Amino acid sequence: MATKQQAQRRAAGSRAAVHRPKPQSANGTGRDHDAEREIGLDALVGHAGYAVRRFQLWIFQDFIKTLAAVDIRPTQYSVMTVIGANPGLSQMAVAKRLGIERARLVHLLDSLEARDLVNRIPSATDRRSHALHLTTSGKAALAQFRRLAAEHERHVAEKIGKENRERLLQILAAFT
Amino acid sequence: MATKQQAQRRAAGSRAAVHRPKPQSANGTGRDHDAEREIGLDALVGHAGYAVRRFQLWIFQDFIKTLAAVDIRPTQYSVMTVIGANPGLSQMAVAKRLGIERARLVHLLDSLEARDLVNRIPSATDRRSHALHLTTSGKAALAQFRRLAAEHERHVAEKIGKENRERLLQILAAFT
DNA sequence: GAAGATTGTTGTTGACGACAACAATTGATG
DNA sequence: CATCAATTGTTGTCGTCAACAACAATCTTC
Repeated sequence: MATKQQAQRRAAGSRAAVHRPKPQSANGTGRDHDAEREIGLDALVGHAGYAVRRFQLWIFQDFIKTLAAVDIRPTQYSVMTVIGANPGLSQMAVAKRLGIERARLVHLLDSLEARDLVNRIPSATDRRSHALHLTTSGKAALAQFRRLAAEHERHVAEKIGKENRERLLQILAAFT
Repeated sequence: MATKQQAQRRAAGSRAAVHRPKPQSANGTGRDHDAEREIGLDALVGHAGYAVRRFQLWIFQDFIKTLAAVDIRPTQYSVMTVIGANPGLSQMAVAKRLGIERARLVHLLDSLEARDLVNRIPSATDRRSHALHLTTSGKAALAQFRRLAAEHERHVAEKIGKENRERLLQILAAFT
């Protein structure tokens, strides 16, 4: 119900409303935007965080869409990749490596284990920890995931340009 | 309680455990990683989404930390920036411009309005929509936010390099 | 004036990050 | 060797966020 909205309208009556001070567009163009035309961002352009957020949103959506047939999300893919490349890792090691919390990894592994993609094998050397391995079907599945992920990566290259993608990876290499 | 873990241990006994197939490090180095040493990511390196996720996490944390004194999060800052640069916009227009859902914007504006930073003024031309404006204190506050955001942006430049930041913004300009 | 679209709102769902506890186990220190 | 601190996996809660789905009020279009 839009009661709040109504209440506000009743209270505000029909005052101010068209009170629209000069758009003060600081970008120098000075164009107006009364309708839903171009909306200036001014200070927002030039903020790395904003651009990265938008890009991350786009890239994740494309990843999820491209891997929708196999129902694998980016985080799940990263977990399986690390385990596949380093069999026997503990949960702690995987979590630290991927920058996710061990509490969160528990649920991720629960779902992957329920789908018979990953195995938690009790470690012999440390009875607290689990040695993580891909199951046989997990290895086969990961191969397919990789192909789809490569397709997604091609989408990225199409979107921002092949050389720009390379440059991006190079710039952000310190975070991987 | 770690009952699940225990049950698994009891069931598994002391079998496999050290069963650690060759690390199959495909990156060509062939170094091992039995301890918590270097953990190969293999296929994960070269995935733009992973790098971007890590970077986005870092950049947001730094933004939140840098603007902690004024208690402003990245999304709140972007909303105020757009409204400040384009007074009188409707919620729909702001949401579309920033790529956030109008449902989400409702709560964002609720909090900003509760802090007397933003005003929802009923539009005279369309009684469904609200014309969004910064309050007087909102404008003053935004000026301070901008200074802190600039400081945050300097952190980014320090982290990845001044010219790399420029390049990054240029590459992702299509998403802003 | 009726039908359909739009706007703001509420609510739900699920992924996710951040914390805080906790039991079991290990490691270090006395 | 006994004890205490640290680690590991687990459970739980909290808050943020994206994605939907509904809904009332209102606008637009025919």
